[in-house]
Amino acid sequence: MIALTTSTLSPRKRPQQRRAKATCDALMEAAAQVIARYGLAGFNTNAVAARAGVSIGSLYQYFPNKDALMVALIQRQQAQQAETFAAAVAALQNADLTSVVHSLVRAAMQHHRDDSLLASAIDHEEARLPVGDTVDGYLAQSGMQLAPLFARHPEIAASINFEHAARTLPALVRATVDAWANLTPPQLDVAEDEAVRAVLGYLTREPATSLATQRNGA
Amino acid sequence: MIALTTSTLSPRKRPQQRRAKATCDALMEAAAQVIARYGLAGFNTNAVAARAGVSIGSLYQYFPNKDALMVALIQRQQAQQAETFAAAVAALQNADLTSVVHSLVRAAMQHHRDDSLLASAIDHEEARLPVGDTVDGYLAQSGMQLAPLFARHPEIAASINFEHAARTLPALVRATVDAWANLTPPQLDVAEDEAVRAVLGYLTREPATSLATQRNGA
DNA sequence: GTATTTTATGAATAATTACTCATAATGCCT
DNA sequence: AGGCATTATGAGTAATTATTCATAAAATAC
Repeated sequence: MIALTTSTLSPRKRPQQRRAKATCDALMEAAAQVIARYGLAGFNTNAVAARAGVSIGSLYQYFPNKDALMVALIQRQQAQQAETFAAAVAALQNADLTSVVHSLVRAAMQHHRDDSLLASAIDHEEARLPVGDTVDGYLAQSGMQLAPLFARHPEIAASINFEHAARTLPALVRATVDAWANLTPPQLDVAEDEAVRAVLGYLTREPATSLATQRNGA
Repeated sequence: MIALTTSTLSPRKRPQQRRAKATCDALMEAAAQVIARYGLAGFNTNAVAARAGVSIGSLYQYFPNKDALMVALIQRQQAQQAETFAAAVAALQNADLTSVVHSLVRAAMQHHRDDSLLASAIDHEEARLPVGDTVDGYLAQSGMQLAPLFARHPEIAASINFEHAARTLPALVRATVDAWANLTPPQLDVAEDEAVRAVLGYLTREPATSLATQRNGA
């Protein structure tokens, strides 16, 4: 409820030995697991330390407060997401467009199954805490990787901006999957269809004017 | 951190007089405001009661615990969202497709500006708490309202399922706006373009099979 | 107007949780 | 081995926060 200065949120000290790094990692991983299972409501430093198998004191060796741990977790998650997305794009250079999209969507659905609570928690806390957009860098990079992939698919709109697509596409997929997978019972088949339609639609859509003419072709 | 039975989460008593209803409403509105300003981290019953201008005791007259208040807030928000969307659809029966989409997107951007933290908080808590999908009913209804609107626009794919569209479209819009409006500085112009492209793309996209054949044409 | 029900109060209590610190253990260097 | 820096410990403290309850005020019923 009180505005925090940036310094209050940076790690207290750098781990220097190997075991210290391990402790740090264990703490962030534990934080992720606690949130994934119990949500932000169950996210407290004692639970995290217990889950990590270290004492509460160790947590405060590296993180000056709970918010600092959250910030570190967000950054860790951003980096992981970046890696995953880049790897997916790189691995799919030779596939056809529909396959690529289906792969991305299924990956997102898998991720949703595992980490839905964590993902929404990070969304929320990102808005509250002063976390720089680490994703920026990798987005530009994957945007570049996207270019040759898309170039081989003439059905993709010429007007697509790759850097825009690199940010918008993951958002589209995640939102659609969320919307359909959170139902009781989850409608995973619909989720996949809808996400694929949204992505392919986005990619193949030419801006307004060309539409009227295009209609005749089908 | 403990599983809650459904009964624990329903309101403790029904407000019977007018002032009691007012107290209840004030509490939910206050909860919304507290979360919108401070996030889930600042959401506590004392703060809510203070903001509502009632005593903490009054809160517990109607809500057996904090989670019950959250559930009530979620339901209130779902209902409001339902109303807003239905009204928007109803008001746009005579507009052209692009105008409709732009209106929806701008409305979402406005909403984002006001209630970004609240929206993500509700997303998160919805996944943790056993809240039935109140939105279901109105979605079917607005799906029906969507039908005549879409019928007048031949560029919309014949394969569109209106009930699916009624759930997917708001998700697409919100996700895209989130992705671009949370940046520093916010890229509102890009947000609007991307959201419009996603929505129109989704609506005009015909399913996969037609794609392979279509590819030759270009 | 009196009785009865509903609603509001907020100090007090109980639980939870963030965070400290004095001390011990471990790793690293020569 | 001995000395120094780093890391780990967890009982203990301080704050925060959820929740209760005895009591008062207000509305309603008769």
